[in-house]
Amino acid sequence: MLDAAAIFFAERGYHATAMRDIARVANVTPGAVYFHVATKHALLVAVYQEGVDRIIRHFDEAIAEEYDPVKRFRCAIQAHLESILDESAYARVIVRVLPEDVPEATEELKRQRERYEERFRALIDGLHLPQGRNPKLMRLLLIGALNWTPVWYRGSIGGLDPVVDEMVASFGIQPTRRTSKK
Amino acid sequence: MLDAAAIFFAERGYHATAMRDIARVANVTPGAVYFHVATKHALLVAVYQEGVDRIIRHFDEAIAEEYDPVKRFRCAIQAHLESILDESAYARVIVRVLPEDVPEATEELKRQRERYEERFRALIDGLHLPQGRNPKLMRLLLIGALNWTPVWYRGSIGGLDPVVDEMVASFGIQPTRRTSKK
DNA sequence: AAGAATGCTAAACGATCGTTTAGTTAGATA
DNA sequence: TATCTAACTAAACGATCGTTTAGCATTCTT
Repeated sequence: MLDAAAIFFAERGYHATAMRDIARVANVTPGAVYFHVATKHALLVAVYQEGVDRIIRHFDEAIAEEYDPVKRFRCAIQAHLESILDESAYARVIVRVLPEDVPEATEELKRQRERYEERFRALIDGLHLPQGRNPKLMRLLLIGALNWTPVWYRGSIGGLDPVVDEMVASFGIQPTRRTSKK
Repeated sequence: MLDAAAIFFAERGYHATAMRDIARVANVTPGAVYFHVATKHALLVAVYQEGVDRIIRHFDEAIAEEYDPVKRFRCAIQAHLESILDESAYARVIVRVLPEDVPEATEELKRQRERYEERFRALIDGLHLPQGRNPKLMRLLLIGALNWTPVWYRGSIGGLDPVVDEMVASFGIQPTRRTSKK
């Protein structure tokens, strides 16, 4: 039932999804849904939480075996893209449904989001940026570029690798080759 | 009346906006709205079109007097951010409401969007990227980073300039000379 | 075996949605 | 002045929304 909710929230967004839609796909009656959750936005929070849990798990596993900050950076980007483009709908809900979309749950959704984005903060603090770069802004721009991918990515360009490459080429530190310190 | 619609669509999104909301803010009756537009999604299309017109106008004016590709790049980024963060609600609708949100208008909305993003294609073709960079992917990532800013930008960090700087530092070509900014 | 708790169905609640309809007003036109 | 038209109001339409209620079946507890 959470699965059905995740799919609809991820695909159509919060307001375009009816409780009846979710119930129908889950093969139950609308009333049955309300036996498990109190309100629609509580259902969203449950899905959101599961989504953050999953994307965090995937993120942590991806960088667990890497100790070079630059490689960790790359792995994290790849893991994030896998989560929101390939994997289950849960992670995509986090990107699709903005906290402000649901006033009754805004604060809770922000808190959940923060739980994950905190990881990016630590990751970026790990790499030492060229001077003049602002780590906070860079993080926000990176997350933006990442989270916008569901808008255009259709899976047919040759997999995720080219996207990861371009992402690293833009935001990552220039590979040691060819860049002399100015 | 278009103004009221733009504000609501930009602020709450399409599905969370009721025709009655728009009518009330425009100081008319719901019926009056339907004297001017046939359906809700036709109203959105009208707002979208006006939004694209405005952001294109602002974009073109910003780069009109610049001939150096790198400076044009910077001006364009700044103009885009001004449009969706500072200026009227029309441009923000383009970023907030995705074509897929409104199945009845998806194709038309995509067409309008394309009308603007085409400008970015030309702009990026203007700069010659380091080899290994993919202009199409870079454009998509840049637009993502740009269009995600309304999610986090709250206007108090010190204006748009630091954001523009960071955006250029990530996506722009590295300036050949020593960084002599300010 | 008896009762309580669990997970559900069938049906409905009032509210709100996008939209329509019939009638009214104000200004331009003849 | 009489007529026409553009722009609106007041009121309602059916549909759908989130949610509630009453009751039925199954399982667990004692």
